[in-house]
Amino acid sequence: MGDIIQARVLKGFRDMLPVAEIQRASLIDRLSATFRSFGFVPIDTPVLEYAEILLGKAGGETEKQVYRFTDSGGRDVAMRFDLTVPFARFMAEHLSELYLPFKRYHMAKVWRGENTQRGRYREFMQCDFDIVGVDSAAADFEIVAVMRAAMVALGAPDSRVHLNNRAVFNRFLERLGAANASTDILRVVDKLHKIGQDDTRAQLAAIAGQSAADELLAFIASGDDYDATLERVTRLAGGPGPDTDRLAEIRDMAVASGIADAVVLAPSITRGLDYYTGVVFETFLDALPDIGSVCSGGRYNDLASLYTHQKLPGVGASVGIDRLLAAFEALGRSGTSGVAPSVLVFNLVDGKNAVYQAAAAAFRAAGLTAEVYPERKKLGQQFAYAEKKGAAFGLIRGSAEEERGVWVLKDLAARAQTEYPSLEDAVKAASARA
RNA sequence: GUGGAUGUAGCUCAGCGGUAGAGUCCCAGAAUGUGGAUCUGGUUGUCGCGGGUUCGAACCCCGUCAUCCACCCCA
Repeated sequence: MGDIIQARVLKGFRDMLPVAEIQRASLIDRLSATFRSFGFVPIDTPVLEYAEILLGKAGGETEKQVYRFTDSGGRDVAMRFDLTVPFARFMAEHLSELYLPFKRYHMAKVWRGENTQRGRYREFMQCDFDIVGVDSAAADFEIVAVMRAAMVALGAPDSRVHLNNRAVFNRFLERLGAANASTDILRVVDKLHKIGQDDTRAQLAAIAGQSAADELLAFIASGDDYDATLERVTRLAGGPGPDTDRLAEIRDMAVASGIADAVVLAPSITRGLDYYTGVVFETFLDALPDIGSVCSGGRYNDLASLYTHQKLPGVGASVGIDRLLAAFEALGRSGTSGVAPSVLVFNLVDGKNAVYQAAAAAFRAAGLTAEVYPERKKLGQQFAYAEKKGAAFGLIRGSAEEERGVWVLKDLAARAQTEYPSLEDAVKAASARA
């Protein structure tokens, strides 16, 4: 025997075992249904792109994290690190074949070579949805509404969408005379919930001075309801404007749609990504805020300016289902698969495989999932298999049953079995209880 | 990328210089065509990996890989 290669996967990369993959697939299905219910349509793009396409406007951080190499044809290529940049290229390339406003969703893996942590991987899936070609409160709100619907559909109704408008913040910074330090300030402000009031004040004072720090803290304070917060930031920003009007409009639509309780106006949410220009959102789980935002996004002035002269304003967000799954696991909400086979047909007598396959087919024809144990084995072992697969029923038809002309259907969870005079009756009984 | 903690049986962990352990799980049998319980017996293992020190290393030292935590950034 020669040496074997050690089986292993790269840091930050993971195999998905059936239990985990079934759950992830289920989340993807539910997300897809949610997106479509709002009229979003799916697209896909290549994993690999020219590096200049993906890195065109990337800052230092992105450049350090991207997987980049020269392919065998000498091309400088990179793996996508998000779905937004490929989407921009996609829009520029296909604009003439599409229509505006264009609402798409895109669920696919992306890669970032950064350090790992719980819920942070080097290969993970993003589920993006955007509306491009329009700059309106209705579009902004629709993204919030989809975010909320998605969280409910994914089994995380105990979460809140935190909303802010960068334009209000920028106006406020102008008034403070601190606009030139906005990047540094935004970075500190964004960490408020993490480092606390005192550290935030100290760091802001170091950047903008003590009095500005106090005003900033007053601006980003949380805890008030939406209207009170909006009133406060409007005053501190120097009065009403299109930006605060937009936040009020979004509020009206949220109230009318019955999701206002799940939408919080949070002036400390700013988002590090510098391409956001208007509303920004993050979503936190009430039970596990520390894992970070599980659905984030915002409005950008121009999606594809790198690739086309056509101006494409847009708004969108991204669900991090890998992070959400990590959160569910940490919270012990690992959820049922929901797709276990309904019926396992036991394999008890040699030469009866045709009977067993016909029985499984009959269950499937009735809309149930069914499988035949693939070899004759001790009953106990077949039960153990049925249990591992989470089957609801076992169908037992051995020589004893054949002699007596009965079909035994066993409810595996209840450990109770019933005899039926025909296969049709057994199928009917299983269908009724499935 | 920087700093810290942790890697021992499938799982949860003990052992911290002198022949690898517990619980659980798993396998076989008691038991006959029924997986929950009981009893009996049994397998658990490159002690993450590679070097070094030592008569002797799971244990001490160095490196490396992975996980977790913080920073950074973000889903």
